[in-house]
Amino acid sequence: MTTRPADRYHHGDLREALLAAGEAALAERGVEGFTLRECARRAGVSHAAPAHHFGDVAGFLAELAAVGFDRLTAAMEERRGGAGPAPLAQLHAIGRGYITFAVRNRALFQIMFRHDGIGAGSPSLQRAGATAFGVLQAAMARVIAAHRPAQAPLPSLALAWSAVHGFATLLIERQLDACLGQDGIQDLEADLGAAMLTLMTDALSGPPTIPVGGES
Amino acid sequence: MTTRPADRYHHGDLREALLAAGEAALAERGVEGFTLRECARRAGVSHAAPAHHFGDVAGFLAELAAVGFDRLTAAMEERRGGAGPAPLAQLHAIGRGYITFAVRNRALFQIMFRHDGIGAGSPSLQRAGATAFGVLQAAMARVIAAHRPAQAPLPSLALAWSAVHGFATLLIERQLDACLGQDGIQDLEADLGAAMLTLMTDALSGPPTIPVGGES
DNA sequence: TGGCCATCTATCCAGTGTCAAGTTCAATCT
DNA sequence: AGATTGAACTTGACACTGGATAGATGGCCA
Repeated sequence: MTTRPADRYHHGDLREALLAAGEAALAERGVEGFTLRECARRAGVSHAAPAHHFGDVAGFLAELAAVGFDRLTAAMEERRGGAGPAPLAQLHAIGRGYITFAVRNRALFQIMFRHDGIGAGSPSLQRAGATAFGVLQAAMARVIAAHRPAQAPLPSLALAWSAVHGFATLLIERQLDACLGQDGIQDLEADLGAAMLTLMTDALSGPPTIPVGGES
Repeated sequence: MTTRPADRYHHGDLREALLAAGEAALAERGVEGFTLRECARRAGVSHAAPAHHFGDVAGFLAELAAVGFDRLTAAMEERRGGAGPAPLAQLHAIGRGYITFAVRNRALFQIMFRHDGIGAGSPSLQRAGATAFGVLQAAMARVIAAHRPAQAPLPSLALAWSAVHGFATLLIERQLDACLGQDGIQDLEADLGAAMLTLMTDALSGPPTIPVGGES
């Protein structure tokens, strides 16, 4: 545990120690069991110390979420790097990285997307979030450039992101248990990847004109 | 507000009154601001009264989530009823109902899918959740029966559900604000619906090689 | 050396969930 | 009828939380 070095009055690097303690607490106790005071205990300081660095609990969670987004960015980039040069393959790899990150960092992933309860206006959080989003955006832009340069990227991006994020969320919240076979998420994830590729190519190949009876 | 009738010692229908108070509190204060004691205050009873009906706060939230799933089921069924006979159109309508419900009942929708923090093992919650899931499942089964009877339904279902749920979640957590134009979610939602239809047809018709045409 | 000021502690406060024990009340039993 | 049983609800307490404030500490620079 990252406790205070020796027993000096000043910790020296309390901010980082608190972030590490917070991440560990989050991983062990989950989001609901998260407590400012326990983070302080883990870091070996008084319970009022975190307020000096993060303001309140929402600010603390925002900073943790920013760390999470940085990790997510790194995870996605790493996957993309090992996926070869094809833009669609890279996008697929990024999606897998996204889902894997969510599964391995459940609680962290959860707070990253909790708009209330965390300080959503924090500059570092917004920067980290925008950077992570930029990875998706750039990958989608490359796919579009390779297949249909004139297409506006945002709807396709939102759709692809929705599918991946929804799958990760449902997986984490144990809603897909009924859909999963004995061999865990492997097969379903593979299906998702294949279908996502289908989705991408088709969404990019022109306006879908399938007749829908009824509304707009 | 549903306060105690007259000033009788026994409320008479405290359970329902607490559920109504809880739903109202959830809608006003949001998930983070939700408090057992405030629900009791709203219902005009003592702070320890809820425990008699729901055990603890997780049990209370589970019951509220069950109510939410019942509402979701009704909303989806209503949309489906007005969508005409075509299976794909019905599935699309159900997706729109899902998203609309999430937007209109933010906090309720959020607790419905919080696996920890709510009593996920509650029988009524599991029943209500399974019923709502059954609507999706049946709609997907009809689509599959109409297009490719031999296809296993679950992967397609998980994928479609992921896309819709992810879109609703990102929307609610204000993550799609950057993707949205001035006219709100209308256009993006329409795009999502159209792309989902493409996705469905393609995912059900084998390898992704259909050009867009007039097939229904 | 002396003062400044960020850092951290010590205390206090309002509020929360849960538990144990008491109070009220309706229905059932003899 | 009158006693009893048990569910519904209240009261009060406890341990805990996040937040605010005032004071202690000690590194750093003139």
